[in-house]
Amino acid sequence: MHELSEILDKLNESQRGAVTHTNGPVMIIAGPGSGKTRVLTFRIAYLIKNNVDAFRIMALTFTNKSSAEMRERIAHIVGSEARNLYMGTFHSVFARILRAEAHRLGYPNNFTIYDPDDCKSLIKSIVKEEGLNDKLYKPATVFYRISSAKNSLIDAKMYAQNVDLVSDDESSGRPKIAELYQKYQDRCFKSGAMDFDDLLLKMYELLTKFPDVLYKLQNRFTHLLIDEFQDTNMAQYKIVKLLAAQHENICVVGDDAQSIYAFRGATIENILNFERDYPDMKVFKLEQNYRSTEHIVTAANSIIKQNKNQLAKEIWTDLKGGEKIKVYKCASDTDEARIVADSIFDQKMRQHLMHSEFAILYRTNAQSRSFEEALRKLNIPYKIYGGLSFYQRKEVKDFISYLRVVVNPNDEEALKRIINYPVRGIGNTSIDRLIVAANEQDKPLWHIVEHPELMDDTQARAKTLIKNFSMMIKSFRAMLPSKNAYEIAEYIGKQTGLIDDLFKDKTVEGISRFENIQELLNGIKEYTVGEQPEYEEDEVKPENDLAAYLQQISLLTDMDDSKDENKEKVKMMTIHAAKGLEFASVFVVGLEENLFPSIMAMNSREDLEEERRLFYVAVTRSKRFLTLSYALTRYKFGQLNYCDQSRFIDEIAEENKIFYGQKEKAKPEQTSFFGDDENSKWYLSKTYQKKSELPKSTPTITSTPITNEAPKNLTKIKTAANASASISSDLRELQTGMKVKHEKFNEGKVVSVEGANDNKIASIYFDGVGVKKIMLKFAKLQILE
DNA sequence: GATATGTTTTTTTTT
DNA sequence: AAAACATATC
Repeated sequence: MHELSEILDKLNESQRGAVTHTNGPVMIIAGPGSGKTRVLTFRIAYLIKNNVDAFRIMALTFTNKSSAEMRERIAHIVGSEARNLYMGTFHSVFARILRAEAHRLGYPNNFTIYDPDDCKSLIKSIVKEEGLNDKLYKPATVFYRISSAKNSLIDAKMYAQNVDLVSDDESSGRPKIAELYQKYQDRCFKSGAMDFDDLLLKMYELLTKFPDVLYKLQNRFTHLLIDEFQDTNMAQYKIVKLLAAQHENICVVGDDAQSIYAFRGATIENILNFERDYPDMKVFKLEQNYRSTEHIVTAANSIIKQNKNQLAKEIWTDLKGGEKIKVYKCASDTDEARIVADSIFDQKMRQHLMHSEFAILYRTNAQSRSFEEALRKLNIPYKIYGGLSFYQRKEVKDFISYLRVVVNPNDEEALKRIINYPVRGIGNTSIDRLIVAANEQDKPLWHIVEHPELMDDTQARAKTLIKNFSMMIKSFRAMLPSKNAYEIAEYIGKQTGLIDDLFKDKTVEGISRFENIQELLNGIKEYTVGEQPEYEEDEVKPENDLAAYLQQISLLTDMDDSKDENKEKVKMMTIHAAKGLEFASVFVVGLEENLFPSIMAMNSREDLEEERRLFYVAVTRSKRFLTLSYALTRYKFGQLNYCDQSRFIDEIAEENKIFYGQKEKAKPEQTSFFGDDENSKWYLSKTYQKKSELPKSTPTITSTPITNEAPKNLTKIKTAANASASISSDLRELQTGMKVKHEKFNEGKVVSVEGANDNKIASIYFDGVGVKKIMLKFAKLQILE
């Protein structure tokens, strides 16, 4: 345990002020790498050490991961008291409060949380039931409208009365959205379900409709802290303001330059609102960057300077010198991936970095695929974050749906998923009839499933099957009072035959599905034996830990994965997901006009500035090495597109960057494909690549930086020569695990063999040398055993 | 009602 | 290029 004075000595002046000024409203403007997390953790520890009860501190963060991390660091200073902190994401903290108070709003205490897939599926069925054009009323579009409204605290009734919103919908040809919103909300209510946005909207409703609840919470939480304040939306701000009204010990931490969630309703206006609402607030600016070297910090400043809308702030660093930013021009998306993978391989060796110190950051999730392939070819371990989380995989979600129905049988979306999974003869026709009956009688779907006799014109056979299904669910529900989450889940898996079915499937995907369910069950088991959250006397404890488990996992994202097996891997994620993280070496890829900045953001200055802030966030993730790359051609929807270099590259000063490849902007359309100018070689190299699966390894990329000289490119290596060479007959049989002798590296063991025919490449481990990639057609290799 | 086959759409970012 | 979706066939 550390002493406070010792801690405070390690802080700079503004950091210290931000930690110790604990009375009244405080705004901390924290540039990237300025020790923000440190300040937040120390501030909370400082409060606890000054006799503030941890139960009375609410700290709201953006991700579960950052709150878990902070809690751990606080525990390191103050000990076990830290576990009593009310700390987590807005959504998880509010879900916990709502669970205790849900009955006041007419929701069950064990309400379900619908994920966006559930929401869209529900919208889809409502659109269908209403007989509306599903090309016009796309689930994603309708959902977005509803979600945006909720984030501005506009409920269905207010929406219908809001002239602006309704006329927007009319002019886009979707006049029925207000109606759909109401129907959607009713259906969620009947299902005992809230979506993510409801966790905010209903929380606000709770506080404004029930003064006693507000009073209780206001008095309880004497200190509030909000992280990533620039990414909060209006609903979040209003709730926080209500909660803080009694004591006004509210501390917000943020950086307007890193605001990247406006598309989700976040608004920098909250920073202005805060200044207006708390005129006596104290501001601390953290501008010293402890993370990145000089070139990176200088580049970041010159990027953000291009934005008109920003608070004046300049970050600076003591870490002088360092490497310049590398910019790679690549022939195609696959080339880009290969060059990045090669660079990682090379940089890891030269700079003695670990795989975990590398990150590949991109604008869209779809870009991950090519990097995945390239890294796999070089045997570089990687982990992709984002995309769909473990709990969203089909087989996992199907299984979880059983658990959801057991806890809350009114959960319509979960019920629809499992009613005929595994196949039990309740087909689409029956399901549609069930839904119609439920709507006609204004009852939850489950009510009809329980009493299929309430349906007319349905075959007796179907009714029997439905009855059997409901009996089975009831038998599972009967276990709730006496069995724990794991026992119930295991029993369901066996009883439904789900586990047997998956076990029998011996295809590659089938095995992975089986493993996923095993992993899910392990996770549930871990949860039941693990540390349970503490409950205050006035909180409602869940009837069964299964309900608490479901609520927890429904708010987990792929970012929250903390498995040890992922500790030693190259990380790949969108820039949005990288917020708050740092890496020794960062690759920002796909820097092309219409991709980054996104084509969707080209319409307004505001959107473009948000893209630029995103670029600022990307650049400032890097501690020492920053590499930018772009491709001249890229496949989109399976179609080849020509791309231009992103304007963002030009916003970094020449003295901070080094180009690899041609410096001038390329205009591919003007260059003959078969011409012999330098440009065409990029395409040629790509053509060769495709035709014969030519070598992936590029020798020592870092060797010759190209500045203004005649461009030499990195991929025009070994083309013609390669075509003719062939592998000696005994080497064709080379297998993983064989021992070989190399004329230079001596004895080694084959780690893997890749490629086909004459283009095989072996990764071989040589003692004292490490793993080398060797092309068999050129290598003088001798097989020993 | 379940399965095989052809057609259309998708990509911005996420708690 | 892949997934979701719609239609035809058993």
